[in-house]
Amino acid sequence: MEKKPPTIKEIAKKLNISVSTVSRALHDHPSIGLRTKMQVQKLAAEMNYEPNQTAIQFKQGKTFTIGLILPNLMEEYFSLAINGVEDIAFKNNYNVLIGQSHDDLEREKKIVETMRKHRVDGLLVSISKQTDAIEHFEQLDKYSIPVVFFDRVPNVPDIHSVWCSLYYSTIDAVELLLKKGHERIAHICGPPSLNIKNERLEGYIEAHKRKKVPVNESLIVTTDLSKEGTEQAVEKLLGLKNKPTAIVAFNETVALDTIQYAKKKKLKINKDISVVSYANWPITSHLDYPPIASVEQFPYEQGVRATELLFKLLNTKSDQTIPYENVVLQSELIVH
Amino acid sequence: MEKKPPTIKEIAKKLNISVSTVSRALHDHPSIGLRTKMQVQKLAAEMNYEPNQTAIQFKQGKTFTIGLILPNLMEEYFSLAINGVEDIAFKNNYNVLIGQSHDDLEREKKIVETMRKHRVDGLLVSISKQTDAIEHFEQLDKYSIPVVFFDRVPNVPDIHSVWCSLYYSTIDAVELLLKKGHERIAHICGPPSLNIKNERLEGYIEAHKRKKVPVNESLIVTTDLSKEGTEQAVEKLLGLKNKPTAIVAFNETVALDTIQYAKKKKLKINKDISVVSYANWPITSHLDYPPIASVEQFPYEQGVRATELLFKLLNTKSDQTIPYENVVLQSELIVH
DNA sequence: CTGTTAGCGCATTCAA
DNA sequence: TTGAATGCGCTAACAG
Repeated sequence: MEKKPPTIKEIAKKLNISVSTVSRALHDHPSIGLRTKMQVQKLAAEMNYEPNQTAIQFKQGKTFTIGLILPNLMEEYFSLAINGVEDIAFKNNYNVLIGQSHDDLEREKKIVETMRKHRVDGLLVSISKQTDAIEHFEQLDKYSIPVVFFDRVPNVPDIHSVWCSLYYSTIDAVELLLKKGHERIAHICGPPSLNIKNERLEGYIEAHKRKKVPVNESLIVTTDLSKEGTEQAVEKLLGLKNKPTAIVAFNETVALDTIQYAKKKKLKINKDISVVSYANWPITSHLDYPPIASVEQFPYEQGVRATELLFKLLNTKSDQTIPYENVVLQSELIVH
Repeated sequence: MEKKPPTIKEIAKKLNISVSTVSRALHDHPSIGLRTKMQVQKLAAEMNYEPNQTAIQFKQGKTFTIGLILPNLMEEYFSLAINGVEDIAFKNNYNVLIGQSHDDLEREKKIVETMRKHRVDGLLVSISKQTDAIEHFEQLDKYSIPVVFFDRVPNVPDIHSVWCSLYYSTIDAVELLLKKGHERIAHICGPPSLNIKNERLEGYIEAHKRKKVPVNESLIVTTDLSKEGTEQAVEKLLGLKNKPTAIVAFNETVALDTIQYAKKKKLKINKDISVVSYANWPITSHLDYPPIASVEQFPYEQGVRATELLFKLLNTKSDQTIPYENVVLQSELIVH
């Protein structure tokens, strides 16, 4: 009924040769007679032989599995990144173990533990909102498990990372708005933990500088990313004597919440107020008043680059030191 | 530099006892002296001993990993289902290997192969649009890998499955529309491959029957789920002499495409035409004209139930036969 | 209560 | 070119 899968031992017995010969034949080892090799491979195929991965993993001390830790899968951004990761992993005959931190630090730590225990060969991480220290990742060094951070990268030295710079396209975005005649452009920042490198704000300021438009501090507000937080931020902006006519929102969710709230306050979107956002969700095409432009961050590409970097680390002899590598992609402004 | 993790052997040596005693002590085996047990556990803790999973997997012939094959991660529906799966798997100290078929049959087959080779203990599957035969899954029986289908379940006997019935809530939906005074209610069906059990249509018809409203065949159209396909379907409806005043759309995407197209054709949503859809995306709250009601299918719950069923199968001795189990949840109509 | 031993499937070193 | 022997870390059957 439930027949056990064939092993090299059985092949060896049927052919009256030794297991090592079978093993070598199966691996195209140079020092094997063509005849025997053919014989072995033929029989192996007939018997539907398949190497027992668990045995190999055990023997080699490797699992051919990489861990991928993400805040969540719900954000389209991360779903796309996964595809990039999977594609590269697949090419290298690796599996991907996925864990969601749900932006919870404790959960993130737990996932790291689980993955370590399961002996993943390497780790790709986009950190949670709460993650302000990375000891739980540094610890992996002791186990020789390389870590590559991507997208949401911790602000510490001596790590491998891949991320997408928002600086230039934020400049593009603000310049676009200025060119369209907007004189008071607001910016809704995210929470400090995700803003260590506040490229959005830097770009926002730089664009003003370039166009010689003074930056009005009261037009810069903050949200914790919750709907309420965003509404309060927008509230603040709309309460100003000189209301802004455009808003650069931290991300797509904030942009949508902003638009929704502005509408509730009887503002005409794209007339009284325009919105620019980050990321670039397909769903926006179904909105009556989508953001007028979005900053594309190329999640798939980031996933690919991060995974490639990880494999580079995996394929490096452990006695070599590898310089920390930090790949920075450039985002792009998409005008809708 | 890179110290190898400690093993039970080392613990044994340090304590001058045998490895089996250590093994048993670590497992709280009843026949171990309290003294030795304490000693062992203390030292193990000090040495940061951690069992080598790969060794255990090898020895036990189990990987403590289940495979989860989905059409994609982009649909919120599946992301939520994953959470249910993960939660249960986590509780059982299992890992989850995720694969996306991208609704491509060949890719689905490939994923099944990869997962089998990696010796997953069991498989959870929501089949691709293209999947019209399930030999590649039945084949797993030979390897004693149980399979539980969920949500998108193939229409064949002798499988384990968990899905959510849409029949009654479709009746609710149509009755709601009828009660609101709609006399011509259209239904946009999905492609035949996903419609083997066409519960939506059955519910649609039953509701008409109950309310003694004749079913008008020309109000029943079909889309292949592409935007174009949906537009053609809507086109057909809008070209009728007696246009419908309400549409029951196959799913959320179809609903959104329908709404978009209707707007383009200058129809006032919720006035000239109302839309009901399946699934229940959070994003709809950002739409100016969301569907007036949606059928909730409880993806998280489905994930949980499917995984629980799988563990039931995994925990059954292989010499027992288990009757095929088919869990049917009931969807619910959410009126917005 | 504890120790001895065998073996899971494979790659690999050493010997022939 | 091939075979014999070893060991990866752990569990469990068997023996004391």
